[in-house]
Amino acid sequence: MEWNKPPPQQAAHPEELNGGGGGGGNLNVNGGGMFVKVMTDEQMEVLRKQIAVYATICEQLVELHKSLTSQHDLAGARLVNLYSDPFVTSGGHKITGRQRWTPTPVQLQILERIFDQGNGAPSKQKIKEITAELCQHGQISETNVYNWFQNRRARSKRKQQATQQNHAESEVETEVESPNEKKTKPDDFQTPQIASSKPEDLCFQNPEANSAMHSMD
Amino acid sequence: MEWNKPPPQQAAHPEELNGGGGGGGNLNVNGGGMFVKVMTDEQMEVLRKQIAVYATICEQLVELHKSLTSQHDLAGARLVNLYSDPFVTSGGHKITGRQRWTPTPVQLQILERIFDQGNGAPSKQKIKEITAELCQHGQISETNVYNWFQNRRARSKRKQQATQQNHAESEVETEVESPNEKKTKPDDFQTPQIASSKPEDLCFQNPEANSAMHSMD
DNA sequence: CTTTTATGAATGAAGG
DNA sequence: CCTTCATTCATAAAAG
Repeated sequence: MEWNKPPPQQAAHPEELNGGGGGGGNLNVNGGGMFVKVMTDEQMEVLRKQIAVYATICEQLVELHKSLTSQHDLAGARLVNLYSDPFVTSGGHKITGRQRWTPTPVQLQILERIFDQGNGAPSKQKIKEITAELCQHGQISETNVYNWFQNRRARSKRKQQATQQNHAESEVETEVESPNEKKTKPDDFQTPQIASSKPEDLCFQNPEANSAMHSMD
Repeated sequence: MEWNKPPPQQAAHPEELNGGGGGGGNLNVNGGGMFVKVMTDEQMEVLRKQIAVYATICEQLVELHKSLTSQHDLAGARLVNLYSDPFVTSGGHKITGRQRWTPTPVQLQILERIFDQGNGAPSKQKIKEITAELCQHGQISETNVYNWFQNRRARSKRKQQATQQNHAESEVETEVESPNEKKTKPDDFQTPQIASSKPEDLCFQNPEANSAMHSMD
């Protein structure tokens, strides 16, 4: 989840904006003097996830149903009716849209340059500075910068590893982990397939549905 | 559906943003030239309906399933397979064992609930209990639980910091000292069934959500 | 428009 | 507790 919320960084009139950026549904006044409710990114995210709960449950139930009724397509038809809600079906493929920061060419150039200067692992303070500079070329947050370097480092590294595939074969390439593993790794996971064995694993927050699930046990 | 996309300020053409379904969202520009997301009453109503749709679908599917499984006992097994196999369900890539634990939706939900109950820093004993409970819903170890709380706490904190970072860069570095105001709850548009009381009371995110929505087209 | 790729972001785990 | 890393997820952009 995003601990990164593009904050109103260059607000010319902060007092008019989402108060404090602290999140929370607010009543704001826009330019026209009209009152509107404002939804913060956090709220959006929470909502998205809550909806995702239902989406997940629905998908699993639908899949289950498909497998159960592969002979007769009755269930399919019934499901279609259920999904006739205009909001769901009217061209909206995505319930929620998450937007992500996309660096402008200028920003990217600057970032690349800094990255090439070698100083890996920019400190907090360094990130602040960089962010401040990049901010002049488009909206950006410190988190964006942090992530960028994080990804850049990781992918640079990975690419390098992939490059040296020449002589790696002869080395001790044991697929399994060394027997005397030091790290207290969680007790070795069993086969991925194993797991819970009860239908009520379907997670419902809806009391009614929940009881329904239980009776399915 | 997509409400107003936030600030793709590098190429934002507001007229292309409001693509979404039933909504009548606004992309407002205030005096400072900043974009804010707003939600109208109409949108809220639509959202409420959408969530309600899921609740209904789930209930009906559950009922459907119930009646079907009363005749076919093997259905229960299938449900388990469908649901509890996070490895297969996420995109259908390699079935080869994964190294890192991935909480199932149920587990996550439980964890979140416990986390929200406030008692930070679960004791060793507490972790044991939690692990025991979560074990009923999928493979897990105490280390996993411990790490989860560790990460959850740290990231919650960081997120809060990022959120309240609403000062322009021209300001002197004043250490954050504002009252730790809890994020306020969005106006209660959430359906009672799945409502959570706080934004950070997040449910779970599931990669299947998208495909679920897709398959329902 | 559909598929593929590139990459921003999320997160479990390790280290200090 | 904090930061860092590795891996994975999701999506904007590019390719077909």
